[in-house]
Amino acid sequence: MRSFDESLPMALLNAREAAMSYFRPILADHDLTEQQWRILRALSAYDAPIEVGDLATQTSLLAPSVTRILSNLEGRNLIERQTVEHDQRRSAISLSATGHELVHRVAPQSEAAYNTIETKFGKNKLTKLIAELHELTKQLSTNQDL
Amino acid sequence: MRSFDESLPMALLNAREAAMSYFRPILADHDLTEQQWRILRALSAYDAPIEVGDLATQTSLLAPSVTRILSNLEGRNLIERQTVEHDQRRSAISLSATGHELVHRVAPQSEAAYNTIETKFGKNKLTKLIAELHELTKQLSTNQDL
DNA sequence: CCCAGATACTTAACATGTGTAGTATTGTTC
DNA sequence: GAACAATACTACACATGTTAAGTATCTGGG
Repeated sequence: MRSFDESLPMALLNAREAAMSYFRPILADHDLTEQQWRILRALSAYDAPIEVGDLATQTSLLAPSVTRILSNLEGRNLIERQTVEHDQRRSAISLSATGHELVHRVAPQSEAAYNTIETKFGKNKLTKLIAELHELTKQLSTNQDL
Repeated sequence: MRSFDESLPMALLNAREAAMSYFRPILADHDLTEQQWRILRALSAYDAPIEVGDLATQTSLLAPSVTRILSNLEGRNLIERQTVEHDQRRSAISLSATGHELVHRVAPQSEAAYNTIETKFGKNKLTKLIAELHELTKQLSTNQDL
C-alpha cells in the first residue's frame, strides 16, 4: 500500500498543524479556540449580520458546531443575534462592541504570526502554494458525491 | 486584515476536507473513523509492535486521543497490547489477525480513491504539491516554540 | 385554507482534539 | 539507596467533528 507519511491527507494535516502552531498560542492568550476565532473573523470581515447557515459555509464548520460555538460566544457577549424579518426560522449574527474590540486586539498578533510564516517559507512560494491548494480543492469538489 | 478565505490555514483546511471526502465514505462502510484508520495504517506499515508514544508521533495524534482510540480498537479485537520488557511503563501495540484482515479489505478501496484524486488533479502536480507541503512543514517546524 | 414537503436551525449521542493533571515506573544525583 | 526529576501513559474537562433526529417555520399544490 501507498506509503503512509507521503499521502496527501497526511501531508495536508501535518502542514496545517505546523501552521496552526503559530496561531494557537495567540488565540489561547485570548481564551479563543481556532473555531471561535474563525467565526469572529468571518463576522468581522462582513460587518453586517450573517445567517447561521452562511456562517457555517464561510468558516467550513458544520451547522451543529456553529450552533454550539455561537451559544458560547453569546454567553461571553461577543456576538448578538436577531431574527430575520419575513422568516422566523433564520437568525442573523453580528459582532457586539466587545466582539469588535477583541478582534482588534487579536488581529495584529495574528498578522505578525502570518508574516513570520511568510518569511520562513518565502512569500512568493507561499502565494503559489495557496493557489495550488485552491485549485486542488476546486478540482476535488466537482461532482464526486452525486 | 488579511482576507479570510485566502489564508494558509483555511486553504489547507479546505483542501484536506475536499480530499477526505473521497475517503470518509469508504471508512464509514467499515465503521472506522479517520483517526482509527490512521492508527491501523501505521500499525500495518510496521508489522511490528509500536509503543503508544511512537504511534502518536507517526499518526499526528495526541497521546490522550491515542489512548482512547486504542481502547476502542482493543474492544473490537483489532489490536493487541503487550507490555515492554525492562520498562513497565510502556506498552507495545500490534495488529491482531482480525485487524490485519480489516486493513486488507479497506486498502484496495482506499487506493482506488487515491487514484481518482491523482487523475483529477494530475499525478505530476500532486507529487509536486505534496513535496511543497513537506517543505512547508519542515520550515515551520524549526525551533519556533523555544 | 390545509397539508405534505422543504428549509433553517437545534438537540442529542458518540468520537476526537486539546490542555492539564494525575499515576506509575524509570533514571539520576548526592 | 533515598529523594528527586524525567518519562510513558492515562484520566479528566471542555470544545468540536460527525451523523441522525427533532422542532419550528416557510412554501407550494390541492
